[in-house]
Amino acid sequence: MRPTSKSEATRARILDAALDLFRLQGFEPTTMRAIAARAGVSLGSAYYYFESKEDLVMAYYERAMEAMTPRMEAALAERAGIKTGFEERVAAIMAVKFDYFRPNRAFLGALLRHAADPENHLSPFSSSTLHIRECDQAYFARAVAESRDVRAPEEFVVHLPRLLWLYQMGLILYWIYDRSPGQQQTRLLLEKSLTLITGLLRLARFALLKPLRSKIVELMVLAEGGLDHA
Amino acid sequence: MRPTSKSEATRARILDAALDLFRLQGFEPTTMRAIAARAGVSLGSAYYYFESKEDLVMAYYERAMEAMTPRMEAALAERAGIKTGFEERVAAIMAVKFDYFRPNRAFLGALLRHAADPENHLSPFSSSTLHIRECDQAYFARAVAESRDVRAPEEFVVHLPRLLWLYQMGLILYWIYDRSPGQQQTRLLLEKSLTLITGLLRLARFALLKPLRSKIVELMVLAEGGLDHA
DNA sequence: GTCTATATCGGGATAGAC
DNA sequence: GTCTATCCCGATATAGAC
Repeated sequence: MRPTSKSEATRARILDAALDLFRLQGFEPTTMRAIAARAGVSLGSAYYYFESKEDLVMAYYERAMEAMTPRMEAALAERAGIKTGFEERVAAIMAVKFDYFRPNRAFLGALLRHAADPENHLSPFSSSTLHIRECDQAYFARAVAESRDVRAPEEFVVHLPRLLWLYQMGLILYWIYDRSPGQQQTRLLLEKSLTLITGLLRLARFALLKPLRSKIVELMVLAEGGLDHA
Repeated sequence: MRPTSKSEATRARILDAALDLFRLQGFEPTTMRAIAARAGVSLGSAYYYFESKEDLVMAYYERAMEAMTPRMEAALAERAGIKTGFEERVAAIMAVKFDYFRPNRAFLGALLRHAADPENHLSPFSSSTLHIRECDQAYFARAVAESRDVRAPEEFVVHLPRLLWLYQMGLILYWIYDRSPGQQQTRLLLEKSLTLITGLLRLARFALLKPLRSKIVELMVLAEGGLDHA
């Protein structure tokens, strides 16, 4: 007997069936009955394993994070050298994300549609997704810490992972809306915006900009403080 | 007989009932049956006037825009003088918005939850809400055009209304999540960020920053182009 | 055109038997 | 853990009152 119990296998089968159907016909048109049928279980069983249809999405998020962890590690390890720049590291992180989510891009919109609902635990800002958020931010923290070509101002360093995470969320949102062939538009936007960000971080070190920097930090502290209780 | 026909009155009564219930118990728990009952009409009537429960939200958006138009006009007219600054004008626009939406802040999250779903016509980025978006952007365009204290670089001017609209969406999102008493945190964030934006716009005029400016404009053109087909 | 009453369906979610 | 039966509600449809 494998270490995965029969129950875990059933759970995985249901999730697989759900993702297949979401991919094939989208999130909303897919019924829990169809998911259960495809997984070869009863409707009740499906609900035994997943509290709700949205819970399947949450499970997908978690599975995605687990699946991406080794890829992220590999991507960063490959670029551990002193010669690799900040831009390349961040681009590598984003590439892992986009590659993983690409097959499900069409229904990712349905998954992220709760972004603006603070009550919903599926929101990327909710406390339920805190763990995922922290993981993601840790990758960006590494990208900042390990890059030698961009020395962000000391005061910025603590905030950069969160800011980059927010930037990433924006890019993903743009990507979901992007109907250009192969989402070429998003790729362009990623490249250009990353170059700009890198340039701004370099510029930010000039002593002349110290007062401006202080104001920005002040703003970031304020903004982050307000979301603590969310 | 008043100019508003009986039919319009019924429609308004149903929408009022819906908004009352949304305020009292939230969007999801409120049933169409309850809305119809509160409005004193049959379920069929409710569906006669509103295609779906979400259609009620759309109607609320439209009502909100109509109701805010005179307030926006007044707010800008009051500040038509040459002495009024850019910051004050933008702050006034935001104040009208926040004041209007305040009573429904608790369930605005539910209304905006489709923001990330490109297929959904309720999304603030969808073509169904294009008219509302354009109206909002026109106010920001006026704020930019009528203010003499901030002369944004020529190349920026076309993009500023859109950027400010996006900024506004971000602030509203923050406000929805803001659980500080009286949403004091959002007010602070608005003030500080507006001051920063104003400062940046002034700074942007320096000739030295011309290449940076070009890159930013390039990025804005790219980003806006990609959303045309959304 | 405006509205009621009522029946029906599809699908998310639950209860309880086994 | 799994299934069947059931409930609730959004949405549709229809027949008819006024």
